[in-house]
Amino acid sequence: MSVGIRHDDLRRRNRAMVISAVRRAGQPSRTEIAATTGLSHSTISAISSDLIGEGILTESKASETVSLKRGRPQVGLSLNPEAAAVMTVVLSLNFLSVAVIDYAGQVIAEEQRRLDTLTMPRDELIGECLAIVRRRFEDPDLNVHSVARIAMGIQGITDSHSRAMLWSPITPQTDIAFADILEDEFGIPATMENDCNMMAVALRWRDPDRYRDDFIAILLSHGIGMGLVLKGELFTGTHSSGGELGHMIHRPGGALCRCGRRGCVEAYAGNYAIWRNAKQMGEDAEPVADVSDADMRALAALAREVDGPEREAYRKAGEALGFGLGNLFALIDPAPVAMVGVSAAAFDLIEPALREAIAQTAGGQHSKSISFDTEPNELPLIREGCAMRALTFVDQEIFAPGAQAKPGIVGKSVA
Amino acid sequence: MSVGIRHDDLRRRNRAMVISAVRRAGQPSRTEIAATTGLSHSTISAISSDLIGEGILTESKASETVSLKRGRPQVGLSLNPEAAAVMTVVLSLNFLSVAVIDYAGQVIAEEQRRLDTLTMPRDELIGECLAIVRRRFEDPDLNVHSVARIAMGIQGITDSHSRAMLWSPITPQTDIAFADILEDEFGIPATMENDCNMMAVALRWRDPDRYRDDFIAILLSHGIGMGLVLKGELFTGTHSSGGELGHMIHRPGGALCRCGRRGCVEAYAGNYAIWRNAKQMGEDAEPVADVSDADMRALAALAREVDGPEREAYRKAGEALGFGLGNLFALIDPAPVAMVGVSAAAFDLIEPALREAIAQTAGGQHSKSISFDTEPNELPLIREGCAMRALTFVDQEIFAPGAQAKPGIVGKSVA
DNA sequence: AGTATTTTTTCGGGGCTCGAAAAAATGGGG
DNA sequence: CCCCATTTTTTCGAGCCCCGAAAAAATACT
Repeated sequence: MSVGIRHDDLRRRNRAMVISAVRRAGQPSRTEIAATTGLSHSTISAISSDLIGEGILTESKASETVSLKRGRPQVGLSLNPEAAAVMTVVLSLNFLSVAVIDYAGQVIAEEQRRLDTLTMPRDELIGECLAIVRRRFEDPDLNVHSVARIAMGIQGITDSHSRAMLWSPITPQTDIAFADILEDEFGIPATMENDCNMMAVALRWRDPDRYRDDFIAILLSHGIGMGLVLKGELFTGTHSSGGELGHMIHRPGGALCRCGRRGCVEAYAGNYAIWRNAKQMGEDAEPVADVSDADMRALAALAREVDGPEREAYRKAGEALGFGLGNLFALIDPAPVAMVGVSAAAFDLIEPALREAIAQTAGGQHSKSISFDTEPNELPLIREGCAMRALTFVDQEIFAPGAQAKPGIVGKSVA
Repeated sequence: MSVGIRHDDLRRRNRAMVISAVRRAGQPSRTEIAATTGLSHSTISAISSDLIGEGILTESKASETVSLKRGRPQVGLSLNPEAAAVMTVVLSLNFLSVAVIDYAGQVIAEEQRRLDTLTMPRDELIGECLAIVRRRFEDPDLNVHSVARIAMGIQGITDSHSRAMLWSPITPQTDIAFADILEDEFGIPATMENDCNMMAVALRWRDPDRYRDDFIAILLSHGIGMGLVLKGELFTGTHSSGGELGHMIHRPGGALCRCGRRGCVEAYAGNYAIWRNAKQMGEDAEPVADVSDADMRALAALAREVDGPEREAYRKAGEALGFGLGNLFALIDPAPVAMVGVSAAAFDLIEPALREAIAQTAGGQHSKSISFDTEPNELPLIREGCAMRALTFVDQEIFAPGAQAKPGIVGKSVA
């Protein structure tokens, strides 16, 4: 209950809801929209008529498949792909990619590029990001004016308002306000999103049955990241993107973590930690800079074959993840988990110790019912998440604009 | 964006907001309400006229103090104490209390009672709760029909819908649907709330400057509990009340906890754990049933005097709490903390080790800026929280009723 | 071709909020 | 003591928005 509902907000919200219903359902008829939104047929008729007139929706002589029903056939409504476009920029270790996506969600252009993020100076890193975006704008096939939003995703910690990267493992640079930089350069609203949060957003669109209101996406890669959806909303910290599962302390004073602290979950379960344990280098050994995906796959294969230090390394990773998850479950209760990233492909080596550890925690009372799913490739998820994030912004802020909900003075009611 | 906004909802929401503004401000004029809610003067005039007509608000020839301004004097609006009443029931270890509170928030009747919760059979425990409530209803001074809501608070885990106690340290009984039991018996809507959540609600009303959108209330008592407010809303788990800071694992395989597991924060920081360490009983010693508050105060006094095992026990408690809080901060970022309960009075003994531990965690980057406040007495807070909870329900559901927001089919937008 | 069925649009009614103007209530000054 | 300036509150007409019912449209079935 932040602030009074003005009369104009009403139409704005209902417009946004119709758009959202279409984006979700794909090609719903007006009647279907009325059913899912709870609004009357007349209202849906009026709003969709407006939206079609504005070029946001199109009538798509739908359901050619279904002609077996009597009565006037339904007219499917769909998003007009040309209504707008958005751009996604994903920056990860030594890798930068950009994509242009139409309003209906189809990729219409993309470019990928290798670069040495770890050693690049600040200006060069920013420059590369701007350059790759600029090249898209110079593409004669692309209608520049149609790009309505840029969503950038990065491995690392961002601020809770999606404006800046605060810290990232892919570069020694800190506090780069990418969102502002992109906005200043191109004059288009932009956001800076955390990679794991975007994974969660994408999973929700991909499989809304499994990933609905409460679930967890965990990135098992060089580091350990997490995206959390609780009560249907993306969870962020009070200042940062939050959800740093990888840096919860598993063993006080324990193994040396990449972050400089000791005993973090990541110091047992990150690729570098699994590598370090498999090579029996000791817990104080400086984390290696990067272990290739191929090396990790070879390690996993070896661990499956022989019961040696490699298998033990995965066991320790599972234990650390299990206690970390168990501590998380103590706070939020158990929820479905998606394991993403190269080590998710080795989840068979991780799972036994993980479940054993969870069973020793408060969240483990129903440990057998906690379900895990795996997805080895994180980059497509991150891009999809950024795309949906940007498109949803266009849906809500551009195509359903209105008196902005000012920060409430009354404040939400907590009692 | 759960479901379409019907036209009738509009007035309902704005009514609720006016009531909320009055409850918050105490005696605001119509003009003030218009300012805080952002609604127009005409709308506020119409709504408050309705509310006065219905006996919910009263005009209170306000501000007799301020007659120095020119112009028509403001008329203060205040809650009509007789508009309704609510009842709070607080069940804690060996102690049961009930209070009747008028619509303006004043206590108009109360009763307290000692009882042996640990050994009582299920029916007797329920019976005592019903009996103490029934006696309030038989009070000839009380207008029975005015009681519109009962909020019961209990030490222990409740379900996320505030219907049942799932588990509690004060009784071996589990899964008692107190909310349903009270509703069935008295025909009045009831909820079953977690004690620490109610502490958080009360703190927010007591000191909204310090405890606004993000803060943590920690109960340091026989066990360790937590109430969490994030982004202005009470945080609960997906199934239970959640927030079990006390049962996050501090040291895998460590000290024996009351819950039967090993290494929980509580197994180092609960009263019984401090006692056990102070008496050098070993970490495997069975947790004692109850340590009196007087014993704990004596222990703290001794620890302040001599650098012996007592002081070390508090140090260990601080360390466990510090790592627990640090892990929490890794997820949500730092936030102001209120320490409540008998051991909050010994926070001077706990704080150094706590800060040292936090500094070793991801959340500890700004550990010096994390502020702690202490409040030794939890029971008044729990009762106040229950009262506000119940009153807010009356504000929103009874005095601003309307088409219930059905569970949305469309679902909230996460992207 | 006519009828049944289903979807979509149209139309009138009722509510709600808003802005502007009027009314109400008080202090200050001549 | 009266009148004006000032501030708060109410009144009133206009403009939107949503809803329900009925009409219109579009197709399958007979």
